[in-house]
Amino acid sequence: MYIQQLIDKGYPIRNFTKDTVIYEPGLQPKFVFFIKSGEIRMVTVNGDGKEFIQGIFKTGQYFGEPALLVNRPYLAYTIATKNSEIIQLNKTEFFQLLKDNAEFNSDLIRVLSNRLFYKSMMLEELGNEKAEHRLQTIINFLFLDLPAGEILKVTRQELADMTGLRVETVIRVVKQLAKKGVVQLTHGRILKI
Amino acid sequence: MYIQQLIDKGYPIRNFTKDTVIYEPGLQPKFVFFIKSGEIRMVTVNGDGKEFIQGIFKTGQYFGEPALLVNRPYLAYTIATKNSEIIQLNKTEFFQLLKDNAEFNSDLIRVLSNRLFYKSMMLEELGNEKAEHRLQTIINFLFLDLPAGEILKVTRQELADMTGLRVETVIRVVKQLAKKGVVQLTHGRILKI
DNA sequence: GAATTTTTATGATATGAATCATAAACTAAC
DNA sequence: GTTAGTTTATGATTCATATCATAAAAATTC
Repeated sequence: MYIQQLIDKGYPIRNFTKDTVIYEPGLQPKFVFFIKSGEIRMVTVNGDGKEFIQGIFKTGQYFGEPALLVNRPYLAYTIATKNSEIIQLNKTEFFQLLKDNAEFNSDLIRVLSNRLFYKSMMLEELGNEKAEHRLQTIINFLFLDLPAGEILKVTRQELADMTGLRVETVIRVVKQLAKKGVVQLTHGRILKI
Repeated sequence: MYIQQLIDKGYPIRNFTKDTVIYEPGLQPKFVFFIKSGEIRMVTVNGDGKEFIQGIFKTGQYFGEPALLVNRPYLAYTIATKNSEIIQLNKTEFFQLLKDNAEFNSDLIRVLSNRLFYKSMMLEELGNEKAEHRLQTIINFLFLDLPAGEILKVTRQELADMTGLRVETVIRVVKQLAKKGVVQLTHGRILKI
C-alpha cells in the first residue's frame, strides 16, 4: 500500500465531504488522487443529464492518472460518494514516484490493464448485447468480489448507469431474471448464492 | 521504436498472412505481440456473430499485454487484416523488457492510458448517445490522425462495428450528417476539411 | 415516529434503430 | 472486359427499450 508511504513522506491529506465534486470534465489534469479512506465515483454525463458510471474507486485505490499521463482534459466528473480522505500528487511528484518505486510502477500497469479489461467487456456489452445480457454480465462481474450468501449493495439506478439502460428497464429485466431463476432476490436485493 | 531493438536481439519474426487469426477468446495468453509491419484488428463477437471493433493496431504498435499482465483469458479475436510481420515475446521476455527498458515501461503506461481514454469515450457514447452523436464522435476521433483534405479510409460497416450500430443505420445517418453539412462526402467517402 | 427523500414498481405509449428485402454502384479478380 | 464479391442505398416492418405518468414501499432525516 503506497498510501502509508505517502503519508510517511509528509504529503498532506485533503478531506472531501460526501457529494463534493473533485474534478469536472474539461479541466486540465493537475493531480493523481490516492484514496486513504472513502469512496469516489467517476461519471460522464451527456447533454440530457444522463449519467454513465465509468468507475468506482475505494480505499487504497487511486484515480486520475490516465488524463495526467496523456495530458488531456478530463472526460468525467469524479465525486466523493462518501466522506473521503485523499492525498494528491502533482505531475512531478507522481512521475517521481513512478520512477523511484518499481512496485508502484508495475502495480499501475496492472491496474490500467484491469480497467481496460472491464471497459472492453462493457463496450462489447453496450455495443452488441441487449438489456438482459448486459445485466447478467454486470451482476456476475459485481459478484466477483462478493462472498457467497451476501447481498449486492447496488441500486437499480446504479445498475442502469453502469449498463446504459434506464431504471425502469433494469427493474423489469431484473424481475424477469429472478423469475427465470438466474438471479436470486431477497427484499428486492440481489443475492449471491 | 522497440521493434528494431527486438530484432537486433535476435527475436524471430513471424509472418501472418491476411485474415489469419492470431488469437481467439478463451485462450490463455502466452505472448505480447509487436507489429514490425502490417495491421491487426481486435474484435469481440457476440452470439449472433455481430462484431465489435475493440481496436486496430498498426506498424510499430503492440497488443495483447493486458490479458498477459492480468493473466486472464482473451476476450477478443485478433486478426491480421493485412499480411503482417510480428515479433512475439513470452511472459518472461516481456517482463524482462519492462524491467530493463525504462523508456518502454513509460511508453506502455502512456499507451494503456490512451486506450483507456478511447474506451471511456466510447462507453459514454454507447451508453448515453444516439446514432448521430456516436457517429460524429467516432468520425472526429478518426480525423485526429488524418491530414486535412484527406479521405477517411473506413467503410460504413467498420463505422457500424466501432459504434455498435448496423450498416444500414450508419449509411442513413452519415447521409443525414452530410445533408446537415457537418460532414463532407466525396464519392461516398468522408472527407476531412 | 412523522415527514421527506429515495428506491422499486407497473402500465401505456412513443420512438430510434434493428431487421428484412431488394438492388444499384463500385472494386477486385480472372 | 466479363464475373464475382463488396459496399452503398432505400423502403417497409418489427421490436426492444425509452419515455411518461403515477404510486407503493422502503429508507433516511429531523
